[in-house]
Amino acid sequence: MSTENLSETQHLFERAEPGVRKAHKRHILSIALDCFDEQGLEATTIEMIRERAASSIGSIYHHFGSKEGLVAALYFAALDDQLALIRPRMQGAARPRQAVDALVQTYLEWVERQPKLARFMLRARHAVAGGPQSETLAERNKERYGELLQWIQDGIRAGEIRRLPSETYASLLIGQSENYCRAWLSGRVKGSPTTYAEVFSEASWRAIAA
Amino acid sequence: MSTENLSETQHLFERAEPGVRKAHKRHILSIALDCFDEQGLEATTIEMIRERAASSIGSIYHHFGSKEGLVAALYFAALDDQLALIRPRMQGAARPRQAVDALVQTYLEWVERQPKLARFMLRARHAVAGGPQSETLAERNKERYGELLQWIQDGIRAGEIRRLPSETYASLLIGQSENYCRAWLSGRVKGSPTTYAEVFSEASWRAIAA
DNA sequence: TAATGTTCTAGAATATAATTCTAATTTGAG
DNA sequence: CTCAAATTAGAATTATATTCTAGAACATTA
Repeated sequence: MSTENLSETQHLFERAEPGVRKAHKRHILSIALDCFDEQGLEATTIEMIRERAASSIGSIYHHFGSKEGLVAALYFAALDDQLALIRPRMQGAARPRQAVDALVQTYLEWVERQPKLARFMLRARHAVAGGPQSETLAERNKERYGELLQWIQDGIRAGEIRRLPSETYASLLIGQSENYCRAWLSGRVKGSPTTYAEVFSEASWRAIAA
Repeated sequence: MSTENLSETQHLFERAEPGVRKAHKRHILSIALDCFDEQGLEATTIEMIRERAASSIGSIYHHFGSKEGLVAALYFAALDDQLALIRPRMQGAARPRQAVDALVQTYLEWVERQPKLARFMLRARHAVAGGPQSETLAERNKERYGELLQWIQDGIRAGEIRRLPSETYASLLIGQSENYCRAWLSGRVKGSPTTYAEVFSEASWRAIAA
């Protein structure tokens, strides 16, 4: 295998452990992302990935176990990338309203920065949720929304947020933005997500405001 | 093939042209829906569908052309079923606010009535949008939202709805509900969609209210 | 540094599933 | 009833995921 000729998106996975060999694993992930983005999950074959990554079937299966495993690994890498951007901004908020703005705006920003990862996450969600990694996914989502629920508690106590069924808050806050991003990523609408950051964060706030 | 022993969900596709032979086509769709719901799209094989439907490979390929074609046919049947419930209720509305309520409430109601179809639609969307039927899908979606945009125009003129980028309205109105239904259909939250109809229609209205 | 076990790479062989193809059967029009 | 078109059948083919075995690279320890 050659270490020259790395994919453009290779840098996305740098957070993983370092080392020459790990680099190859990351390279495969990166090439897989390109293939999935261009062809879709179904239409991308292991053989395609092997060829573009100048790797081998054996390597791919050694690292990921199966095509489904490769998809799951990429999904969690994407989730990490997203949370790495969002989490610090939410922690920097001073009031519930700012936390909501940070959540929405940073989410939109991430989608715009990483359209391939974002598109992949929306496409792969069901596969991962249905597969053997579903439990890991559930944990991750819980940790993802844990902090958000803290802010909501604070907001309710302060009389700024209305008391609603707790399982509805996540949808009320992110559903609109996610829906729009899905449309943008598939070309159905033209305006880039951050263009409408105001619109969406205002809508999210109104949805839960007292 | 036997015409006894029809699937429970067969009735869903009765709206298609009548006739003994068409019945078999509908029967295949119905069985396919059950398989997709139980196993997921990927894991369901044509052989499984053939067996449960007591049909043959030849018939399935004759009617649908490919697995992807079968998925697309089922998707459009599901879309029809959904619109058949939603459209009349929106037409019955007197004011923009009522139209929004009708849209949200009827959508939630449909999801609860047809969980298999709803789950399938959410899972299959990307496959259909990426496949050869993507154009048909785009047309359908346009007709789906056309009426909605009429109501919004009225609302803006009447000073009840604020003027926003037109491509954001659909997401602002249905994104939250869809996101919640997705979570409910995959078991991540417990409260049935209609339980929260008030919450979601209120949120949709607030999102666009002047 | 050499010995040795472990991880990784390779690609041929296998298994599984989608799709094609040809022939028989059923149906409906006239 | 006859014939053409539509439908049903399932065997053969093709495409793709996965397994398996062997060898190469690497790391650890004496």
